[in-house]
Amino acid sequence: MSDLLERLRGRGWRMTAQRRVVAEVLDGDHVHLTADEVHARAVTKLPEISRATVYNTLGELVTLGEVLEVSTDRRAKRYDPNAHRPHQHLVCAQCGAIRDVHPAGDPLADLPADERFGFVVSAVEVTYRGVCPNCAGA
Amino acid sequence: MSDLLERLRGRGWRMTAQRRVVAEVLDGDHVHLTADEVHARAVTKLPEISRATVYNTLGELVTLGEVLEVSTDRRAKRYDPNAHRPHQHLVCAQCGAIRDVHPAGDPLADLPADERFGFVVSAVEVTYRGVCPNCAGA
DNA sequence: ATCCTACGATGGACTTTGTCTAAGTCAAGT
DNA sequence: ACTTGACTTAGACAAAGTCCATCGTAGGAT
Repeated sequence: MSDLLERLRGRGWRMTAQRRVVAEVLDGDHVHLTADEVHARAVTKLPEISRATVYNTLGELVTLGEVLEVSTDRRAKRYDPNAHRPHQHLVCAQCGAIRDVHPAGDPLADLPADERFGFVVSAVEVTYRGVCPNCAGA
Repeated sequence: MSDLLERLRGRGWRMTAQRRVVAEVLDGDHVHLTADEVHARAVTKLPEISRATVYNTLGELVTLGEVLEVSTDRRAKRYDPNAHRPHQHLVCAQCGAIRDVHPAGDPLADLPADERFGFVVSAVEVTYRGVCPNCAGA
């Protein structure tokens, strides 16, 4: 993750304790935290960090393309640091667990020209829904 | 849409002026209104209808499978009366316009078994994003 | 090493979207 | 027409997020 910090500094990002902490919290695989969860974890490392700063920083990371915003449920947006390998999400309908998955094929190609209504289509989001092994066992 | 009202009455739905108005507002193709928009239109036909009733009625229609809930942006949920023909959505990134589309292929089949992590996968949501002809022209 | 200053952080008010509740109203069966 | 339980209402409440005026500080300039 220090590569991330290096890259950001290279782009003229001003480095602050708050931004460093937010970046640290987002480190790892299969991380899909809400803004409030990011804030809660950041507070343990830097007690005076404010919610507004967490929101601002997450927004900047999204703009810079370093973090993806995903909304798998209709509650809070979640932030996914796995922005450099295209992937989709698999969500448990019961507990809300999220896994990154990599389907075969290109879903963009599945939309025929006569179903595009003149739109320039540039992206597609796919969310698979089901029940995870934990919840199915219970 | 009066078929809808008939069907609901057949299922033991108590018919009220409020429910009738909500069902009327949702009539049509390519209708994707937010709850507040439904309320705003309902008020023009029945001034004393309350927001809570609109939310309740929309929720019931969703439970009954007569209306779909879609969240194409991260703001309000939208309600789609086109619940009987499976379809996906194409969204303009600029103006938010939404079209129903019918892609070829089955996106569920694109998720190989070894990417399912033991989940029982039962549904998939696909949202295409792009720029509509109106916004592209501007 | 110290100073400057523009960029970043803060917290609290505010907005949007949605849920809940207690009390009143009414559709539909008898 | 009466009764009853389902439906509706207004408003309080909650969660998620944005905005703004003010304060603080990172990092270049001296």
